Amino acid sequence: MKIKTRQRYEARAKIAKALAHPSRLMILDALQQQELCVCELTELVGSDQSTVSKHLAVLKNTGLVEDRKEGSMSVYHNTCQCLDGFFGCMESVLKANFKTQAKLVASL
Amino acid sequence: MKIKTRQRYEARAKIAKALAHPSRLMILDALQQQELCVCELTELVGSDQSTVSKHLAVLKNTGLVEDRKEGSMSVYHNTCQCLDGFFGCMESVLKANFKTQAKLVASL
DNA sequence: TGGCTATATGGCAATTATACCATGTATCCG
DNA sequence: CGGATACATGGTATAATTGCCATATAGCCA
Repeated sequence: MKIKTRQRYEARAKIAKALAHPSRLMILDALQQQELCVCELTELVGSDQSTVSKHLAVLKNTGLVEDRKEGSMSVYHNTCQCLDGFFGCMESVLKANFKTQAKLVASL
Repeated sequence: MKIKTRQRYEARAKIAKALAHPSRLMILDALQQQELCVCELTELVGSDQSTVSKHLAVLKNTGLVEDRKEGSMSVYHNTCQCLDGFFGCMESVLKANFKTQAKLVASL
């Protein structure tokens, strides 16, 4: 049971790890709106095409996105609708941190 | 504006990075129920005390937990209530992945 | 004070992540 | 066919993460 629990946390951590890069978050955010091909995502992110391709491989391997061949292009889309919850929580943490900072500044 | 956006994604990634370790997820999960001191968390996680202390420092630095001195102990608690959303989303991704696997297996 | 318990931190070795270049593969078009 | 476009992958250098040991710091208590 203890082992099962640990494996569960490792599985979750793998997902969190996939989210733990600004470029990948940017990609997921963009794919929330519409599906996009690699070249569009490459332009969006502003890194080398091979770099973006590897980021996409990470997301795909984690099950966060899927791809579809359309001619010579690969079109990616998000698999889950729950990312808004992720982002919302992140924002609330950031907001809370900001308030904490503000209090510190105000107390000077 | 583009810069601001990038910084926003970097800030989010920092949070995701803090979540991207099984031990830290375990800690956060435990702290959802009740506040706990370092020695309790150390026993829970099963790593060296210094290791757990560093994990807690990461979580604290990210604003995900806060600590309180109680005698010679440090008692930690979560700062945000939204982690359930995180975990729920993770679980739904895992479940979706499992279904995908099941389909693959069934098609053999 | 001296020793014990509870945490935090510095240091270091090993693992992992990241980015870009070069190159491979596949599709499309003339 | 041959060239161009769109992606993916191997190689590799650099940076970041992780874990434990040793050690520092601080509160507690006799």
